[in-house]
Amino acid sequence: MSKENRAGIADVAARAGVSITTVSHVLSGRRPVSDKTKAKVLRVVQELDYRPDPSARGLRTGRSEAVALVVSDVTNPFYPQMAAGLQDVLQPQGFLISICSVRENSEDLDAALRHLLDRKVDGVVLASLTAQERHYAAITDAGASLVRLSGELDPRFGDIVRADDTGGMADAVTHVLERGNRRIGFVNGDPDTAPGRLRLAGYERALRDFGVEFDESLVVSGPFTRAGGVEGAHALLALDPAPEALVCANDLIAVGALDAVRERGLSVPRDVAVTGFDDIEAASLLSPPLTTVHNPAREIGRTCARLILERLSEGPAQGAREVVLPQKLIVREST
Amino acid sequence: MSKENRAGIADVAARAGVSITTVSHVLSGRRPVSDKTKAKVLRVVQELDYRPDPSARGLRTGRSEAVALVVSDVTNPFYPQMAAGLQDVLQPQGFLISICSVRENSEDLDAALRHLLDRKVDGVVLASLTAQERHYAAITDAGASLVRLSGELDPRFGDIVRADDTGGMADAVTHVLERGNRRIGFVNGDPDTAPGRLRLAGYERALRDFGVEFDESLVVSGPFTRAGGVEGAHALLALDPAPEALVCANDLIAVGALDAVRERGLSVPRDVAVTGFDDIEAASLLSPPLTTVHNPAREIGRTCARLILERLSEGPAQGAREVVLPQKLIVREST
DNA sequence: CTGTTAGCGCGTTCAA
DNA sequence: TTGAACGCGCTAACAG
Repeated sequence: MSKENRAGIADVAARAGVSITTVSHVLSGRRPVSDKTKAKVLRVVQELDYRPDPSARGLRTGRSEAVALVVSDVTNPFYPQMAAGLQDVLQPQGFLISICSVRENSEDLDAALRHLLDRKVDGVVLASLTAQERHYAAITDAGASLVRLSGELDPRFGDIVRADDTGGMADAVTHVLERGNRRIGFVNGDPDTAPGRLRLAGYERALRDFGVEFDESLVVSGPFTRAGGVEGAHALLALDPAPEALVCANDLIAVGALDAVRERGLSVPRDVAVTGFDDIEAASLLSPPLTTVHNPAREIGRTCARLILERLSEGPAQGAREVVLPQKLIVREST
Repeated sequence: MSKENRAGIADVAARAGVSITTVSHVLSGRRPVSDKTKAKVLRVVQELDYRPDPSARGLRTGRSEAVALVVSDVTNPFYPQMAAGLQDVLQPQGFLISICSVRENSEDLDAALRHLLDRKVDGVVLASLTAQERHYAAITDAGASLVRLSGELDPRFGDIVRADDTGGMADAVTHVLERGNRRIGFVNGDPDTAPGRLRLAGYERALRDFGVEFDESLVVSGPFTRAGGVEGAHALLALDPAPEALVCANDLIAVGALDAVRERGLSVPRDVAVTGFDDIEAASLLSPPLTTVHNPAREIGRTCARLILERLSEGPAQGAREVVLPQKLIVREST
């Protein structure tokens, strides 16, 4: 039984010959302490391996040095990547990161937020798609910093961090144009979703900037799935003349496009170039490895963390900020 | 400013006309309370939307209703899957799950565990490969439950949960045998690692059980990578007669094997069958979709959670348990 | 079956 | 520049 009771602030004070108050202030720096006693206290803190009890501190301060990441599905590889970014920044500062996966319905989210806010998390990164205003309000009302990954900017409801879907897609299309292709098909996902809309906009913008005229018949839509990609690609490849490249709205669609190209006995990239979007793990494992646009999930996580830290130190007085991070084109062998 | 102060236990007591103690015991059930007062208290709890403050409770009890998952790389898709399993079981019980990613060096792990134990986590699921005995001891000494994913069972150091690598590989080999193949190559990863050893054992066992004699020349080793798979597969396919199937020690190796088969102008599965192990996301996206063995990560997570809950309620008196979960063969189109 | 009381370990007034 | 003393909100002896 190694039951050696952990040292408390009182032990430190006694051993250093000062009051509890002084120890507290040495550690928090919230009031001047003479260099001499400060040194002595710090030495004793070392000797006793003293660390303040987070529960006791939380009880007094209402803070917890913890940040929560609320997602709709931990299993989506985007989120762990974000979590890694949060850790990069927050772990060294002594913050704890809790990941909270919530089914996409608002009662679950209500419950999860209650739990988290009861525990006095200092910040919440909200990646749940079904979040409502009342959820935002619950978080900020509880005094926690909020960062969202989508939605409208509102000074009451924290900051927003997101990636530049339009710009990323424009880069992909530009790349394909620079490879000499002009007749470029676009296999979109659901055009009523934000990614569908923004990525299509990127496609159009790149064509315009390159002086290539937009041809409506080269754009097809479907679900963001492999099957959607197969169908969309077949439709475009049946055109006469067939497109020289298929730009896909996500990697799953691109996988399907690859299937379709193969089914027609054509070769990638010789006969037709294919690009994806997202850079899922599989992208580099396909044959040929897929040229795609990498969603900077980790960098998004880091940015969220920094915004939270800023709010924590500057107080809640400032307005809302929106940070848009560039997507990065990854050129592999499918173009 | 919706600053309405949260209701405390005292408010509940006052409104219900009982003592604070009684409220506490109604909620904890740790001593009998008359049905009448119990009902009244519960009603007031509802009305005031009272929830005990976790910090205050933690300060008193030394517990936190939180469990930590310590991993070496959040980004490895196995861990989020495990985390989801933990959530499945722990979230409904009101537990918070913290994921903690630690670089594979022991000082980082020391620091992370200190933080977690300071916060009085009730349990730790330790998936870090470099954990030492002193880390196990730190956890159990702090009174937290420990579950590990590998290593030797030791009554002092909590329970172990893992998947049956040997059985899973035996299933894969048996499946290939049942398809009529007899000359089966095995592309292993590093045979000095636990997976390398256990999976090779599964290969040998399946052959033996099927009455096929083991042929050493059909086994090659290399790294657990795509490149390793390319090289190993080429070596085996150069044999005369060539193997009818390539069983690979993980999916990355299988991707490489697929490359090699293609490079030789052969077709999968017509000329040669290929299997993987792990069932990474990419497995189903390859062409052909890969037959592989699914690591029951989520079920592992659930099991860890259950073991922790059991220890929490039964006290630390019991001995250590080891739970081995079956791997599941996923038959796709590469066989 | 119920209430009174004493801390848990810290941060923070207030006083010196 | 320093201390003494109070209380954050709760649980667990210890009475009754």
